[in-house]
Amino acid sequence: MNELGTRWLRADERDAWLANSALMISLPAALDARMQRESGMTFFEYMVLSVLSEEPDRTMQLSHLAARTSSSLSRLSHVVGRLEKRELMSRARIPGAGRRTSATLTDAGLAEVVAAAPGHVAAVREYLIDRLEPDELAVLSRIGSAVDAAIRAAPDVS
Amino acid sequence: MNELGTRWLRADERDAWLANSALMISLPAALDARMQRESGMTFFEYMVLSVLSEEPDRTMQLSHLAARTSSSLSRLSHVVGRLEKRELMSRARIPGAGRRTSATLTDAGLAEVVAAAPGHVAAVREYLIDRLEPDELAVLSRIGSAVDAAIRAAPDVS
DNA sequence: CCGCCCAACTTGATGTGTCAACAACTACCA
DNA sequence: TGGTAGTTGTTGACACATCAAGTTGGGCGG
Repeated sequence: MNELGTRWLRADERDAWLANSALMISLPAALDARMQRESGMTFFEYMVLSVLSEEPDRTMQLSHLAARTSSSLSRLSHVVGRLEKRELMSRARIPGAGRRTSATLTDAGLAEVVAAAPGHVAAVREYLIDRLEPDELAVLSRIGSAVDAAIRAAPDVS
Repeated sequence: MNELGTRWLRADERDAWLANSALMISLPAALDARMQRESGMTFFEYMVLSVLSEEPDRTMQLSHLAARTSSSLSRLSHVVGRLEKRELMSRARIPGAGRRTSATLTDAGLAEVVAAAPGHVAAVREYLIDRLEPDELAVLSRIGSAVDAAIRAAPDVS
């Protein structure tokens, strides 16, 4: 009954899968803990604010923001609600465009992202980027795209 | 104010980081959703049961199980509590060994893992393994180890 | 043999994510 | 014009994770 959980994977595949767990499980946890500790903000919250900060007018429609951060609209709505309460961003209905709503980063929000960015980038470097050879970086990009495509291809199978 | 969130990363580094988000965010979400749908069990629950099923006596000390599944003891304790209620596993104090407790997989638990395994492995193949060239598999393993080492090296900085 | 400390869990409060239902609009078509 | 379907967001209930505190048992120094 040995090797049940991964019985159908070859040894090298199994290794890759186990290694991938580090990326899937430990890395997000480590980043989240560190962001929380250093900046009082979730990794996901940082992503949201950061994406907004990259827009020329610090504004983006909610559904687009959801796509950019790989989150459901529902999750985003909850998070934006909280961030709004903290006055880091604000929402506004876009007139004459159905239920479309835009989110914009406030000055306070921008300040927070700016303050949090260096620590975030440092963590990303320390845990991932700086540990990789240039060719490994390239492969990682390829893998990411492949996985993304795979998931997008089969989101729901009755 | 462009590129704020990733301003300190080069273009190729930024690509790798964005691609990595697919692994970090979309992959776990996809796997979790699928496991839940197909087997009525969390990805993490599956890992716990699966690790136990690989032990000769289907038994392991809680702290070791926590290490194997990269989880905190607290998280594991909660989860084991739930799994115990579902009669998929059971706990027993190890006598004369401090507070040490062992968890063992019940027959019902084993049956569930066995039933869930094919779907799990299929998903892992479909979303990740089968999308990768052999050399990419190898690189992924390397990356995983590197990241793991990096995180282990700096878990807490005052 | 007593007291302190550490290791191995457990517990409860709080926050966050997810899912399913609902609500608000627009657009299209008869 | 009125109905119906499709987008886009919001909400509430529930499940789960996390964190900080508490508990329990052993070891060890004095």
